[in-house]
This record gives sequence, structure tokens and C-alpha cells, in this order.
Amino acid sequence: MARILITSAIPYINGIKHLGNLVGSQLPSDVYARFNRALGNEVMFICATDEHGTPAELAAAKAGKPVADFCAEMHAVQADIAKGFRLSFDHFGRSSSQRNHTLTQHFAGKLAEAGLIREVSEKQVYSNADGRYLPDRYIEGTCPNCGYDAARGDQCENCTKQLDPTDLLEPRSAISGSTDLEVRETKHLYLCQSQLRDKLDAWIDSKTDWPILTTSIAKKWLHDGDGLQDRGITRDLDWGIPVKKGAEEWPGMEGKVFYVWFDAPIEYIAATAEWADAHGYDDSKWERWWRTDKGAADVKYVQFMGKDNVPFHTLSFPSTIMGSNEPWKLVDFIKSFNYLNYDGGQFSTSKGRGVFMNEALEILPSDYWRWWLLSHVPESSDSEFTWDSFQQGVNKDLADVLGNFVSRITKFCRAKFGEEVPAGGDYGAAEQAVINEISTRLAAYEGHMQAIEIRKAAAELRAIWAAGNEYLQAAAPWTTFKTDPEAAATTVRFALNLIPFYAVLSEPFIPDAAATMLAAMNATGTAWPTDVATALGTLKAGDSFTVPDVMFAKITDDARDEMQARFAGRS
RNA sequence: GGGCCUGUAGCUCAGUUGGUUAGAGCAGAGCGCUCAUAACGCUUUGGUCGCAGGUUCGAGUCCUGCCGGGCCUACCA
Repeated sequence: MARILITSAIPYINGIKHLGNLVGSQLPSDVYARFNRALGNEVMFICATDEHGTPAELAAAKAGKPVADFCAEMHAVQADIAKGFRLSFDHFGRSSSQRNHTLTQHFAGKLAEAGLIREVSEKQVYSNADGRYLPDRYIEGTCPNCGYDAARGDQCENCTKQLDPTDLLEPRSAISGSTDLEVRETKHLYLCQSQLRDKLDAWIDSKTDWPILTTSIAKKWLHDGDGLQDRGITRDLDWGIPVKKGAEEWPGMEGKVFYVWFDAPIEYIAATAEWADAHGYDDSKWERWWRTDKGAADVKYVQFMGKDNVPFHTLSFPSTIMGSNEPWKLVDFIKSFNYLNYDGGQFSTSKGRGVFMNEALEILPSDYWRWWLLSHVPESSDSEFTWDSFQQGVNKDLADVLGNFVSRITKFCRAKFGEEVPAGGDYGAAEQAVINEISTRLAAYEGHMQAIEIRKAAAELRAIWAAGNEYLQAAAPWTTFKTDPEAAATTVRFALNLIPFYAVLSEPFIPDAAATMLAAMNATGTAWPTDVATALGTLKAGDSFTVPDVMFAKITDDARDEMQARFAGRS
């Protein structure tokens, strides 16, 4: 069996994420993980919270809590919501873990040994009132170009001109508003990515099957202007991983921490180690996923992320891995996504616009969200969430096509034959035709899943569901029952067999409904089908079942309108 | 400014290395069924494939220009 290592981009700690974040990484990675497990492949599915950096410190301060406490609480909240969405991580780690401290410092040491770290002395803005250095975007002032009075230190939002913080007129702290700012000289470490440019370029060139979104962003960074630039990997902050060279102090770097974008991807590895720790396993258990010299040579490593994360996963993290000169596992496939917009605009945390993960679960079960989001996942371009589309998609696909199919056949059987599978005769031409059609569609479905074409997979799955309704309509057991109960029984037996079959195929998308279907048919543990004809003969005459409750209640127009109003935002 | 992505039926999207009459789902229309969550099935109306040129026996597909939408541009993560 194949071994698949899957990581989802790690969500930032400073708040609850919205549906756009969910659909851009965690949800599709979960589908892929579940699919591979269903096939019998060995899967390690890793996610974590990304906990370091200025925004975390500020969010904690705003909440009036020590940053470590704040992060611990938010991690628990995010972990709970992840469970609510049935995200099947083998481990949901924390980038602030001791494992990540050790590993990040280890990588920095190895990179230094390889001559890929250089010290750079630079000028940074320090705010006396805030007692901290300010990242460019946390400095506000008047734009020298257009006069906009709330321009940020990195760019003026009004005229889009790119700025340096020292360009701003009357600069002030965006945190406190203080104008008591000074420029200080400070020393930082830079990762010499530029030295690895040709190697990275050749590596990206070899990935001909990657999404164009992934490779084009990587290429842009590799070749734009002077090419790939070295990148600062340390910051003057309190909250983070202390800068060390392996286990040793790093002279001149006292009091500094690594930049979040340096330690965040390393957390993929560290989280796998956390997984081993949590289960009481020794290091060999996680190393066989990450060290090609310790069993990871046959691992296929797939990363999922939104397009904003692509540069770090195609260039920075691979620089860390390659530059270490140690046999760490490099990514084999990077699946990247565009953005999901909300009802004609962007999701906005600050404006309270759009649906956040905790709110979504308060409104409707996770399967509803999973199905709609996954069948509209922004693979080729940005896509848009509207309540109308959500209502239509969910009602039609889940309630009418799938849910009602289960309902109509189980209730019909109960009424005519009781709650057990009727005997009838052998399957005939009608059943064989369905088997043939579904066999073709199943192959297509599996192909799309292997290729991580989520939308196409969802469409194929839906077509497989619809085949059940088409069959029933043509076979019309309610008619044949009057003259030929034996024929009706055959039809019903076949149709009932479609339920556990559908459950298994649907599980990656809608795990709760799949479990309900299997439980109703007393078929828990049904395996992924290798042969459709065999699979559709699993339930035998006399096997008992129960009629499940309505699996998907429809979203009414009133409910839709209410939700639309509730989440329209404050502005 | 530069780069990348994108523009196909009312809506959401497929369209493989250019190859006959451009497809699917939803919505709309008609018919059928009555087991079922007024669900299901069948049939069907919608497109000068953003615009204008060009290459070719042949262009949704390749080239050039223009127009619209989006993203990125390296100290938010």
C-alpha cells in the first residue's frame, strides 16, 4: 500500500477562521486524506496552529492575556472547530511546541554550517510607547505620494504606491497611535535563498504536473527582477522560537526569535513528532515519514494551501530542507487554491462580513458546508459563496438526489417487504446496465481524486447518486409489485445495496451522512469497492436494516434570507 | 508600473496534443411517475465561446492588440 503524507497550511492563531480559510486548505486536504485511507493507503495527515508573530502578541494583549495562555486557548478552540468539521488530522499540533523549537533551531544550525545564513545589520522602527519594534505595516502616516492620511508603512492603500516606513509623513504606531518612534540599528539573520536559486528552479521545472497556480507563482519569485532574494528569518520579538544555532547560543542574536515563516513549515515535521510523542512512540515512528534515510523514501508528500502561501512552500521551506544537507523529505505535489469570496466581496474579519467556522457549525451540520464548499472549491479561479447558491446546491444534491433516494427506497421496502432485504431473483439486464455505468463513473471518480481535482470528483459522485434514482424510476418497483412481487423484490434488493455503496464513496465528502447510511443498513465497516458487481451484492436477502431519519433537511427560503441578513456585515 | 491567472448558455463550471452539429449541473418550459424530504425520471428552450485582427484546409483551443474581473509584487501571516 502507498504511503501518503499530507499537510494542510497551518491556520494563524489570532482568531477563528472563516469559510474561505477552511475551503482553501483544510477541507480539500481532508477529502484527500479520507480517500486515501479508504483505499487502504497508509496516511499521515498533519495540521497545526501557527502561533508566533506580532499579530498573535497584539491579539493576546487585546484579550488581556499572556500570549502563551492566549495561544493555548485559541488552539483548543480551533481544534474543537476542526473536530466539528470532521477534519481528520492525525495530529493537530502547535508551532510553539518544544518539538518545533528544537527542530527549528536545528535547521538554523545546519543552514549556518552550510554557509547559507548571513548576518545583516538593518534599520528598524522602534516604538517607545509600545515597547516594541514595529513591522512596516504597523506604522501609519501620511502618504508622500497622494496625501492619504492612513497609509501603511509597506504600501499606501489609497494610491497603491509601495512605501518604506521612513517615507511616511508624520509616522505613528498603528497599535497605540504614538508618534514617539525612532529608527534603531538591529542585526538579523538572512537565509541565502539566492544561492539555491538554480537548484530550486530546476526542481520546479521538473514538476510538470503541478497546478499552474503553484508553478507560476514560484517562477515569478525565482525570476522577477534580480531573482530570488535572501530573506530575513529573525525578528525582534518576545514571542517565538529563540534564535539558536542548534543547541548552542547564537552570539549577537540574544533576545531575538525566528520569523514565523521560518518556523511555521518546520512545524509540519515537528507536529508529526508531536503525534509520536502523544502516542508514546519513539522517534523512528515519525522519522519514517520525514527522513528518506529512515524509511520515508517511498512516501508521497502532498501539501495543500491557499495561493498566498505558495512562495513559502515552493521556495522558502524547500530552501530550508535542501540547504540543511540532511535527507529530509521534500514535497512531491503542491495543491494550491484561489480565494473564496462572500456574496459579492471578500470575507472580512474586521467588518464581520461572511461566515466564520464556529458560526457555520451553529447554523447547519458540517456535511452541508463540506459538500457545498468542496463542490465549489476555488481550483481554477476565485469562487463565490452566495446563500442562494448554497441553498440550491445543498437542497438539490444532498436532500433531493442523495437523501431522498435513501428515504424512498428504505420506506418503500419497509412498507412492502418489511425492514429486511427481500430476496427476489438474480440481477438482470437493468441491474447490469447500472453496474456498467457506475463502474465507468467510479473509475472517473477515483481518477479525479488521485489527481486532486476536487470539483470534478464531486460532480462524478453526484452523477453516481443520480444513477440510483434513474434506475428506480425505470424499474418502478411500486408498479411491478402489483403483478410481479418477485421482480419488485429484486429491484429493491439492488437499490438497497446502493446505500452502503454510496456511503463508502461519499465518506470523504460527507462523513457523517456516510456513517448514518452504513449504520442504517447494518453495514459499518464496508470497504472501498474493487468490483462494482460484487459490492452491489453485499446485502443479502434477510439482512435487516432500519429506515434512517431524514438525512438532510432542506434549507427553506426564510432560513436562507435570515442567514443572509445575519452575516451581511456591519458596513 | 511589472508579472500571473481568468472571461464559454440566466447562474456555477467542463472542454484533452487545434478536427465534424460547443457539453454538464442548477434555474426555465413540457410530459411522465406517485415509492419518496411536493421528492424522482424523460424531453426540451438558452451560447456570433469578452472584442478586433492574424496563422491554418480547419480556432473555444495557437499568435498579436484591446476591454473586463482577480491575485501577487517579498516586514501581516
